[in-house]
Amino acid sequence: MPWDAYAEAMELPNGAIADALEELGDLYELDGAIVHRVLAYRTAAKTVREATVSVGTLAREGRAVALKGIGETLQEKIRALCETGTIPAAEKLRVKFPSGLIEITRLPGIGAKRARLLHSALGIDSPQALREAATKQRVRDVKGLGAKFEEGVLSALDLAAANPGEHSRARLLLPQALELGEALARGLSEGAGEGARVMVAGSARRMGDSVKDIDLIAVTKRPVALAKRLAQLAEIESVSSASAVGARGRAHVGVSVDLRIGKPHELGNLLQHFTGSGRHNAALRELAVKKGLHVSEHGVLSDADGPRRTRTCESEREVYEAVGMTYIEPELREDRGELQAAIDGGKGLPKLIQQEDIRGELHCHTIASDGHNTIEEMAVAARELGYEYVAITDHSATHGFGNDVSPDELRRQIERVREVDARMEGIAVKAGSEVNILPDGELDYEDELLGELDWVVASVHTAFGMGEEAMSARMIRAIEHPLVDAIGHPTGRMIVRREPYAIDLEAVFAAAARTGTLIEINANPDRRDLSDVHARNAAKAGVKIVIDSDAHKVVTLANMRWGIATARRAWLTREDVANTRPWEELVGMRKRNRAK
DNA sequence: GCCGTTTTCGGCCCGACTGTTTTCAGTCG
Repeated sequence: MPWDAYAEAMELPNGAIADALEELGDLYELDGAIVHRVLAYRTAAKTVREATVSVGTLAREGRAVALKGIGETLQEKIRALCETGTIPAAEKLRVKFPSGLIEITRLPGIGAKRARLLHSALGIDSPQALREAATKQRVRDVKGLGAKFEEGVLSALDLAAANPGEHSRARLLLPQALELGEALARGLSEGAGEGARVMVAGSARRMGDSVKDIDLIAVTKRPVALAKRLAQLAEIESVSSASAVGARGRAHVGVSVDLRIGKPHELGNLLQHFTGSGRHNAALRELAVKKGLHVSEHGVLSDADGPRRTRTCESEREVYEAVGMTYIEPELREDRGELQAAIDGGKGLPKLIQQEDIRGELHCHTIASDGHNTIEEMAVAARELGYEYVAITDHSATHGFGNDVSPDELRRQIERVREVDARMEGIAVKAGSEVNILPDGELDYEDELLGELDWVVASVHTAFGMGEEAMSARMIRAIEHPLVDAIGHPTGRMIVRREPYAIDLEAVFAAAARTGTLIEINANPDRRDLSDVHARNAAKAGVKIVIDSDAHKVVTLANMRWGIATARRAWLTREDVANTRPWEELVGMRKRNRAK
């Protein structure tokens, strides 16, 4: 394909549009725009980043205004960006504010106002220029700034220089974040006295993919002693402040730790506030204001009662009920429609899937490929988790990482599975495979062999960079294969480490819904693929989901937990997930049986 | 710039901390 045609066929990625909107928001902020306008750009950027369809295409068709936070103005700007590669307003502002100035606003303690002040007073236009001015002690002479600020600037610059690439700032995957948070909570609880409680809040409690800060809340009658204890914990590197209301520090793994302390009767308010998300809380407060209520970490204030009558809540449920809502599970608190759903008796809220709903594991590996345990060991472990069935799905012939399983080897593996199944009590062991989807969409076993299997997962493991159109066609071809039961880790992303490959998920979901092919939430905490947002869209499109651990040894069968977390964040119920069903019912859902 | 069971115009959350101030602005979560 000639480049022009190629470029025309490709739409600007949502991530690039979101970056451009964020930059424009930053520029407007430097230009002194009111905060709400700046916020509008940031909200829109987040919406675009989370969108599962091409926002560029939507904007061209005039449908982007249906997205939350995007109106006519932003739609027009997105359209200009897609068609010309730039937004005129951004071009104009870039002349006024060099990109180095935006970099400066990333430093802690410096926002748009101070950056603009430094720019106008001292002509500072980059971190380098800022360092020079601060070193020469010229910053302290600017009206409104001082010596302390100047020192802070230098140490912030040093810190940024010591950790090049601000994006590499430590983020913990959820399991490590929860482990750290729970260890800290235990450490703080010990000896904290009767009635004291310490809990993990923040994005770790919401079970997000990764976590930037550990948020802890505590209620106790001896707050100062508890705050001081933070510095003594083995996981803590340093503590910058500690008082009766909380403490802040840094863990050795490089994430900051924020502890807030309150009184036992306000536990609900504290926990609700510090669980967030920030956007959920902001939206909650906005809705509350319309009813004359003011929500904060200290309680709920009513205009009717006057300013001195703050109502405190011991439980989060009371907080939500105080503003006329039903309780909202932490996993849903992302301002993705949960607040509206919680009004009106909570009829719009889903009954979220739970770990206990899962009846079987449908994707795991053994020593036949790159796993560490035998069929029997995996089956025993699955039975101990309370499962009714487990499908052994080793990699296929061309995998290339572990031991490839040749067709003859797969036939022997099927026999071994049958043999284990025959003597195993309490769990059904099924013969399966995780078959490669080759670049052309073909599978690497013959249909005749695939037909002997009880369960077929098809996954992409190679040629990630082939482009959206080809990758989508490749995936859809596998989805249309009559013997493919499920698609494994559909986007190939690795949280923090690797972006998903380019793929038209809308088309993929439509094909899966049409053919009755299941789509996986891979529960490996590195993957969690589909993501929460994608899984929700898949279910909305009528796709049935399967949650798999992709375990390579017995202990990682427990990774199912992280897949459940993603499913809950995706608003999924037991009905949305296929492996909440007994094996017989699950088999009836497979397309090879549906077709008959 | 967005948005509407109070509005198509005029609203648009809440509080802590810090440093610079003589009562507050800026930043952060």
